[in-house]
Amino acid sequence: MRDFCLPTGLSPDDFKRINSAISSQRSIKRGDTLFRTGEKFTNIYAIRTGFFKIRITSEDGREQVTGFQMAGEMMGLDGIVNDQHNCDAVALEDADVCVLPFHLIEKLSRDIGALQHHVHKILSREIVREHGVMLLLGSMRAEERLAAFLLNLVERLHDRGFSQTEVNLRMTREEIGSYLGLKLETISRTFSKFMEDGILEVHQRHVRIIKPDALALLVNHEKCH
Amino acid sequence: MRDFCLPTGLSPDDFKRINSAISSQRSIKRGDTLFRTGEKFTNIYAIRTGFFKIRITSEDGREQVTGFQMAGEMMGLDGIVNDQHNCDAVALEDADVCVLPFHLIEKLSRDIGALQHHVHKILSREIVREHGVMLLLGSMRAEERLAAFLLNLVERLHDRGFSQTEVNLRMTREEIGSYLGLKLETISRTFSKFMEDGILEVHQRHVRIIKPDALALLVNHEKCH
DNA sequence: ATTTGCTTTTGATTTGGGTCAAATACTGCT
DNA sequence: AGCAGTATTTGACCCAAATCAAAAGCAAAT
Repeated sequence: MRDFCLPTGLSPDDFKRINSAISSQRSIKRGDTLFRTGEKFTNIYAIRTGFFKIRITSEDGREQVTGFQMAGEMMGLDGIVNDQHNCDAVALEDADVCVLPFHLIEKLSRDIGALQHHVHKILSREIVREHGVMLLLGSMRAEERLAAFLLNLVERLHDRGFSQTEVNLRMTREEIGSYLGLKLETISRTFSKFMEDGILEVHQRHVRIIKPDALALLVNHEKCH
Repeated sequence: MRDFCLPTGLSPDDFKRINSAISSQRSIKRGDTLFRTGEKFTNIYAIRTGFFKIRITSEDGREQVTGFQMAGEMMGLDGIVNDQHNCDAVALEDADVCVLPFHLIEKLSRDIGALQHHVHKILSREIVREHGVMLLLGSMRAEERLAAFLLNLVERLHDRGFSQTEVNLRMTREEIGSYLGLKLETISRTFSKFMEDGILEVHQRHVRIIKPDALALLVNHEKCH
């Protein structure tokens, strides 16, 4: 966990100071929200365990899942600019998060250069991630989107020591669809298609990737018809 | 310009220090790139004058415009995380930018709390902006996308003292299409449709908004058929 | 164990936007 | 001014994904 949340090469003293700032914790039950659009922004959150979806809602009720976050990832950064949260963080399974008061992070950052740069990196990483999602939403077809989604998911899980070929999805077809700009029926059909092609084995929310290369090929090879 | 680039409430002394850090400038001709994917990241840039498109390209040559930036807006923040730029910034008209060495920004931020928070806000604002684009790409229809795009554009221009009802587009239909996840023909057709409906007057790249309310209605009222 | 309410799958049909193609209108250049 | 190259518009047609609909599978609750 520390590996994900803290910069490397800290002095023991700095490490202790940062640690004391992030001592506070919070547990969230499946289905509950950690924060909601419009709530005052005071903390950012690092996931210790569990799995979240991040969702924005427009005035007219349109809903868009903007990301799925897992252990070691940060949430709430979008709240900085307007001093209020701009999205909802909903736990898709029981979760524990570190609560990081942002004013404390800023204070410590002023003293500890490594922390300052770490915070900048985290913010920048989120921007880059979203660039990737925009590419996906703007230019990929349904199969490519789902392939990219699955590969990204297992890659992140693999970084955390889980299997590279098996996932237990924590989200519904509808949530995947929202994230990928597709309807739930399209997600279901595309899963079925991937099974027919022998690329995946899908039983409910359990997915086994049989041919990772085929998925990668789908993502990288712009339709060459 | 200062209003956009610098935080308010600085002491004269702090102001001077920051100003000296951003003294360096660069001019870019129309069609040239300010930075490219893969280039080493050292600076962020604040636009003084001119207009840019930000573009990412995937390995297989897919291209996606992720934003259009105008005077007072910041570019290059995506480079922080991997120490190299993650996108291309292409000038759509002759432009001048302030060159801000990022290590200097970090150094000054450690001393000047207001600057530190300002930087955080700028990064967070970009995340929020991209959330909005994801909502657009993930859940809106062609007409809604173009309407949202136009309203956002004139709003930002209006903040800078330009007309709320007239725009001279700096980008091609194809670039608008890339940004909105649509083909250039669709952009053209949708402009034509808006003219027929009396919502816009379009002559080439000059657009006059006749019925701003109709555009706003399109964006906010999820299709209610 | 049965009910209730999701979630998922699958089929039939429709449609919004993509694709292909051709004509027209600009813009910059010499 | 005339030419070349690029943008834009418009039409005809097509297709991927949405929509509508129904059945089946699961899970939580009583």
